[in-house]
Amino acid sequence: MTCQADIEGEKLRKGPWLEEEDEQLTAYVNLKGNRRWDALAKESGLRRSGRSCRMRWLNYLRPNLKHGHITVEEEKIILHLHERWGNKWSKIAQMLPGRTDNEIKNYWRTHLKKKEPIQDGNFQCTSNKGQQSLFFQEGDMSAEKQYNFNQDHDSVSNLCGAKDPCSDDLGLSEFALTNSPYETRLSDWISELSSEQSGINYNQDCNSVESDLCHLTWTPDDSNRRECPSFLWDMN
DNA sequence: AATAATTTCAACCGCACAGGA
DNA sequence: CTCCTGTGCGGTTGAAATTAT
Repeated sequence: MTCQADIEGEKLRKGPWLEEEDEQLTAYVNLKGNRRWDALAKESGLRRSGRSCRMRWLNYLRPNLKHGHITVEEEKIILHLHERWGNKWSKIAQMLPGRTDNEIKNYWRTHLKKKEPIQDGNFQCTSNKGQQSLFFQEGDMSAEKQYNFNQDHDSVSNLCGAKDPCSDDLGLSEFALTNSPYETRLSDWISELSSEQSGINYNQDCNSVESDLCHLTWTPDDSNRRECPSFLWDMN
């Protein structure tokens, strides 16, 4: 292993990561955890800055990352969420498990920027007593996907396929990763909601989350319609 | 086949913020 | 309260890959 004097004496490396650097970083993150990046960078002997290590880990080495192409559903979600939130890439990334803010940002800049605003899709967000759903509907209504946010969340596979169990052909089954960010976030949200509901009624145009059915829609062309309450999506 | 132009995306940078001393 | 350090976020860059001529 490289001693401290060697590390400090040499300039920090920049540019593309080598395979052995990836392996070294992965080993150290598994050993020490993904915090204190500066210290980790020094201790590991990598001639990289802490933030460079962090970036590499978050955008490339982290487990459960998807490295494949962005799916059609993901693209639609990116478009809609970008229209809704703007360049809040990290926030958008939280809605797409396995995708990084950097990846989404790059994808949007290279593929989607010219497409906005879209006209051929429709999202429908439904809240029904502990169950949240994000419907995705094609313009011709022929294909409808549903991402369910079930309170019992026995499986993240519930995130898709309630109306179309055959959605695997679109790669949606990849959402069903155990301990995925999706599931973690949903668990957090659900427990948060449960505790809030003990003392707070969440009143919106559609009455409250305790109403039997709160049907909310949001489309690019219809901004005055009822919108999903931001707390549904704001997982921070 | 060679070269130029364009596209893609990994990586870097600056800034803002939070938390601890 | 101030300063310092670490982290997160969004914008930008530039090398590599791809496509066009």
